[in-house]
Amino acid sequence: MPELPEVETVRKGLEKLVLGATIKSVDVYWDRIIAGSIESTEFKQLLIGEKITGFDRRGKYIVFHFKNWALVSHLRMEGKYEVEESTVPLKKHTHVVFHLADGRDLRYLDVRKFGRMTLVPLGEEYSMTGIRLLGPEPTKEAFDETTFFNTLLTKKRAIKPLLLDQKIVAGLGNIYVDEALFAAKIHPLRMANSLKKQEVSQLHEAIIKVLGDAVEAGGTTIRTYQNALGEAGKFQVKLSVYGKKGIPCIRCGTPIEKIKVAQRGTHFCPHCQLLTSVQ
DNA sequence: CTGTTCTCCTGTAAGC
DNA sequence: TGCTTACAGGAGAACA
Repeated sequence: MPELPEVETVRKGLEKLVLGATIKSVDVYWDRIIAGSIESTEFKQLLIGEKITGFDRRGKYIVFHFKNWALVSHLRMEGKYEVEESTVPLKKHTHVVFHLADGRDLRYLDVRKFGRMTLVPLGEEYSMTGIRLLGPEPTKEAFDETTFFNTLLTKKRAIKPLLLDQKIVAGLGNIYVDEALFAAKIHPLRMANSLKKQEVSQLHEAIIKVLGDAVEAGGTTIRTYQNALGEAGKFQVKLSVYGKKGIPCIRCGTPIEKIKVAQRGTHFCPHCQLLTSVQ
C-alpha cells in the first residue's frame, strides 16, 4: 500500500509524464471516488480545458494544481495512476480517466475503490478535511523532537495506533510504523506516555530515517517508469520486520512475531522490542 | 474532548 | 474441485 515514500514516487512520476498537460475531458466510472462537495458531474465539467501547472505532496496526499482549481488525491490502499495512449483499452478497475489534449489518458485505477479525489478552488487545498489536520512532514527540518515528546506525554494510548494517526506526524502507514518501531526497539503496544525521552529520541530518528531511505529507494527507479507510476520503487525497499513472521530477527535471530494491534497486522521482534519498560 | 470500533471494497489464500 | 470464510488496511464516521 502506498505510504509517503510511494506517494512521493508517484508524484514525481506524474510530474515527469503529465506536467503541463491540458485536460480535454474526464470520465468517471465509480462516483464514490470523487469526494467532497463537488460531485462527479460537476467535477467532469470544471476540469475541461484546465492545464496541470504543478504537483505537490502533503503526507500521503497528492495535490494537482490547475489555474483555478486544486485536485487532492489520496491513493489509500491500492490506488494508482497510469498514462496510456487513449486508444489503449481500459484495464479492469479503472475508475477515473482524464483525457489529455495530446491524445494520451491519465488513468486512475483502484482495485478496492478506497481511494478518493477531491476538487477544490485553488487555495483551499491545504485547509480541506484530512489535509488540514496533518502533523509535520517526517523530515529533520519539519518534525520537531521536543514537540513530539511533549505530545506523546499527553497520550494515553499505544504507540502504534498513535503513529498511524496522521495528526502526530504525517506519512506513516502500517508497514513503516512497524519498521520504525523495530529500528527504535520499541514494542508497538507501549503506552505513548510511558516512553522515555531517550526512546522518543530514537523513535523520532527512526521515523525520519525509515521514510527518508524509502523515498530515496523509490526515487532511484524513477527513470525506468514509462506508464505505470509508483510501482517499481517498492522492490528497492528492504524491510526488516513487516511480513517477516517467523523469520529470524536481523539483530538477534529471534523469530519475528505477528500480532493484532488496533485491527492491524503488527510485526515485531519479541526480544529487541520488550513490552515491560525496564530501561 | 479522547480513544475505540465500524465501514468501505475486492482479490487472494486458507479451510473443509 | 468448488464453495465459504478470513484477511489485507487508510481514514473518516459513528460510537462509548
